[in-house]
Amino acid sequence: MDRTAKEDTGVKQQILRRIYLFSGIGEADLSTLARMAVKKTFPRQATIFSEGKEAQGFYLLITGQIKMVKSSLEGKEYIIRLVGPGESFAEAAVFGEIPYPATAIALEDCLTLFFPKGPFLQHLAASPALARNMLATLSRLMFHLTKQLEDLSLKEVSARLARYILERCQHTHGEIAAGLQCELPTTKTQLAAYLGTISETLSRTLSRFKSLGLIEVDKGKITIVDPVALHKMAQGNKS
Amino acid sequence: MDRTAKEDTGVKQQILRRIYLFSGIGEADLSTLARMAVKKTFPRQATIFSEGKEAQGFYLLITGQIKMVKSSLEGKEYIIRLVGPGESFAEAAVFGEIPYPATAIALEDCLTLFFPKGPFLQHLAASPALARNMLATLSRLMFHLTKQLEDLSLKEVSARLARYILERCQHTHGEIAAGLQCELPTTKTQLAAYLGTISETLSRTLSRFKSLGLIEVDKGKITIVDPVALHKMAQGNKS
DNA sequence: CGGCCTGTTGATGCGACTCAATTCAGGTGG
DNA sequence: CCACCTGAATTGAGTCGCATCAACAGGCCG
Repeated sequence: MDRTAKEDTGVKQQILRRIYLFSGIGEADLSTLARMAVKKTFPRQATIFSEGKEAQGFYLLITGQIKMVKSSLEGKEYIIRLVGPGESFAEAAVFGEIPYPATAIALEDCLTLFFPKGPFLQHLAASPALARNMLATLSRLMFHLTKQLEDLSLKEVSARLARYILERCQHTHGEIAAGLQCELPTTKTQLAAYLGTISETLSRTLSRFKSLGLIEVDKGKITIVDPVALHKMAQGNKS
Repeated sequence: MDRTAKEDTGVKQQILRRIYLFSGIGEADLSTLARMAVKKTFPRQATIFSEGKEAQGFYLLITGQIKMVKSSLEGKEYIIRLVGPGESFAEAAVFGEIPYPATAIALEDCLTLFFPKGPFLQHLAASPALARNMLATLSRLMFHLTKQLEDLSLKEVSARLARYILERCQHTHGEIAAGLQCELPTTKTQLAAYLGTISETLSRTLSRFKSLGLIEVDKGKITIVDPVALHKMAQGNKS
């Protein structure tokens, strides 16, 4: 019993070592963090936490994919963020004395590590490097949020989609060029919610891009045909 | 010369003591911060920094008001955030190795304290309390950004305006009730940009609210008449 | 007084959401 | 192995919110 717990902590420490958030953190600190981390699994479709609820701690996604959503009364939803393995989520709720700002839902079966608020904050005070990493993480999230605000307020759907495709390509291949292929996350309905629109509009926009010779669509994959025109499309604004 | 510099630092330290970001910070640390802070003034309409430029540090607004904006090619702009006295801005750019995410423009003559990136980061590593405050500040900003995203993606203009009025009232009087009055920031054109719309639409929406008996409008001031209906309006979504 | 900026009001057009019908793919059970 | 069911994707027609364009009124200042 005691021995398996110790082994378990060791495994968790191994995992933490590879996470960006904990880069540059000493082994002793990692060990402390590994001990406080609680393994939590969630099946597909499960709600991990709900908007407005008091924050108990934050999560680190190990495997699977989750979405953070805001939803309206009639069930329409906007996906604030898609979270992949190695990323943390709900960090902000831990520091600001604020409730969870959105609802987290598992898109696939997920394995997470949960860091309880109290112990984590206590440890944070003793680890400037961790605080620094956390600040960097939050800053980059904020940067992304402001980009989304810009998109929603100033750009139309076609520009948002074009930018998304380019970003996805950049993220996957490290460059943007004709012929490169990238795949869409989960379903198109999800992507539509992420782009702040609905599946019908996304479908129409994709087929318009196709007929304009910007992209090729095959199943869940998109091949870039005309990167230059796509880039110009991404700049376009509501004018 | 040396003496005036010392007095100057003392004055700055006095100021810092009252700022939320530095609450709970010891006098020695405050003194260090006061010494590194550079007084910078900006006339009305001045650009403090521009989106995309490399971040040199962040600012603390002492007097005046500034707006952080994203603008499109044709000159239409969206105000991400209005900053008042006592608030810091551009903090995130300092931690994330990212450029300034938006452009900062003075709406009035402004006095600011500028904290250069290097010295501030160095000091941050030695002050867990400061790091903690900074995390709390960023978290609350993020919370606000996600609310804005929700508004833009799921709500229509009338709901956004209703929520804004209620928030303003809450912020000014600490409660929401019929008869309470709150004032609008700068011009209505600015407010429109903050709500993600344009002045014409804002004007129409305000007069509709008035004819519905929700509010009274007088010059730059708004008086709440029907808080319940206003609250219901704020929930409304695009359906 | 004449310019300028802000705000208001009307007419028009466009983008995108809604609703509805249909097709398609995947998984299940008989 | 095929019929069936469910959820996703597509396509068309209609509607609506809101941006655009344009004209005009009021306040402020040189």
